[in-house]
Amino acid sequence: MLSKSEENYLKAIFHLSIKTDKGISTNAIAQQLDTKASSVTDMVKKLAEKELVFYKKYQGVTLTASGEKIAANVIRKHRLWEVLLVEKFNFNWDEVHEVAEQLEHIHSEKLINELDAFLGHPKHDPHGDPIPDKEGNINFLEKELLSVIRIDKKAVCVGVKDTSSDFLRYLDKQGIALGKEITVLEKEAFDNSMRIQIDDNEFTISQQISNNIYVKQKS
Amino acid sequence: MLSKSEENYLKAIFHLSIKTDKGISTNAIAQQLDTKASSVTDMVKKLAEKELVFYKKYQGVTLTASGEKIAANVIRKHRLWEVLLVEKFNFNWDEVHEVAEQLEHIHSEKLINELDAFLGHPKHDPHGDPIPDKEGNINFLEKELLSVIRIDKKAVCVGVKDTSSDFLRYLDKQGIALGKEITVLEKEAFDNSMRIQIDDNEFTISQQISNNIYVKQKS
DNA sequence: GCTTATTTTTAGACTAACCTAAAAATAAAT
DNA sequence: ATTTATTTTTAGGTTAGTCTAAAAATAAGC
Repeated sequence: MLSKSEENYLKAIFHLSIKTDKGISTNAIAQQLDTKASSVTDMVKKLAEKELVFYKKYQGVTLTASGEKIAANVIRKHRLWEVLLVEKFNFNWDEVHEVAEQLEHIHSEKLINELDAFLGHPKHDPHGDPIPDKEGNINFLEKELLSVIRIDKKAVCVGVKDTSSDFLRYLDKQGIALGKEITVLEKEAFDNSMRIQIDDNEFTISQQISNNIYVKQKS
Repeated sequence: MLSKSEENYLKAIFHLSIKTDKGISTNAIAQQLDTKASSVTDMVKKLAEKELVFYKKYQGVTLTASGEKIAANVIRKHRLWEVLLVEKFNFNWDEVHEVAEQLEHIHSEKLINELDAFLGHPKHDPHGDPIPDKEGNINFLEKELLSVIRIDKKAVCVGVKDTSSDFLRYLDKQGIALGKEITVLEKEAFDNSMRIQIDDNEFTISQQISNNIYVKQKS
């Protein structure tokens, strides 16, 4: 059974691997986990011994099949717990992360299967991110940033890029949430701000905002 | 914030303190936690530094007020999680312990308050043991062993002494569960076995069994 | 009350996971 | 292509929690 620390390393490598096919650098992992590069080197060697990552000195690391499966499973647990916290335990979507970071390391297959069933086999967590299945398969859905949507088009909010408390609370205040339909009314070429409509409210958001909201355009 | 290990020591001392007013011996703690006496001495010194236990060399330890509160809170979390596992997640009462041992160390006050509310503020865990309140107060209810109940008296099952899987599975098989009414029909002086009735079934149990079932006699 | 047995503590060592500082390898720049 | 900057690794050290083995204190036996 892997330690909390080992699981966190695999998870970090998994997340960093989504955006690239190259090996993940020691520094990138260190930054992700808020630790030092030398610590990463140590741990990566240990994970390589256990055949959870491929590692050649100075060349970065990639996950093996079994490493990837374990990482996906940790993420599965994290996201299922997030759903429980938000849907049953009255957590706001900016409060869940810290607790889910702890809960994701609970070891019990029965527990996670029952949790999944209890929640009705959800497909996405409260931030719109896909929940991997038992085998570790994960559905990266096609999504776009709100900032690229054209005027007069409608789109549904499916996720967020920034997950900071400040940002999530801003969204709550504005009535922006997963599943909400957003209509793009106007775009200002000067600063790339846009005027949008949600429910019956119209208001303006900066590019900072529209660059951090994922949507799926309505066909 | 205390480590998992520190919390486990406090919990062990709490449990051992229930049966006695004297200081808890190093060996007793070592046995409870399946570790060595020398490890206990080290940890007890650390807990004494933090003023969570009173400790004088060779004299055993007792919990301070704050140590007791923390211990009760860990037990509160353990038992609330057990209720969730049994009532919502289809765990049998012999399957919960291992997972609850992990869950009891999750740190989040909001989480445990919400869990408590979600479960309807239960007073007892699935084994009939009382759940401490937020302040760490715990209700030791007056209960007796089934073995001391007189012939023709009725009693309600309120807990178990032995919590081994073997025993709990035996109880399930016989239809003995919390809240069930048990009538004592006969007692055999030779081996102290007793004939009892539950629902409409009559059967005989050995003293081994009746010595491990807690009941509250019906007035 | 003295000897023996048991319990508890000390001393020293181990592992996992981290750290700092220096050395080595790779990448960038002129 | 050689120098400079950056990244990565090594070497050695720290802390928490554990261990074994020996020493010290307490308890038990007669």
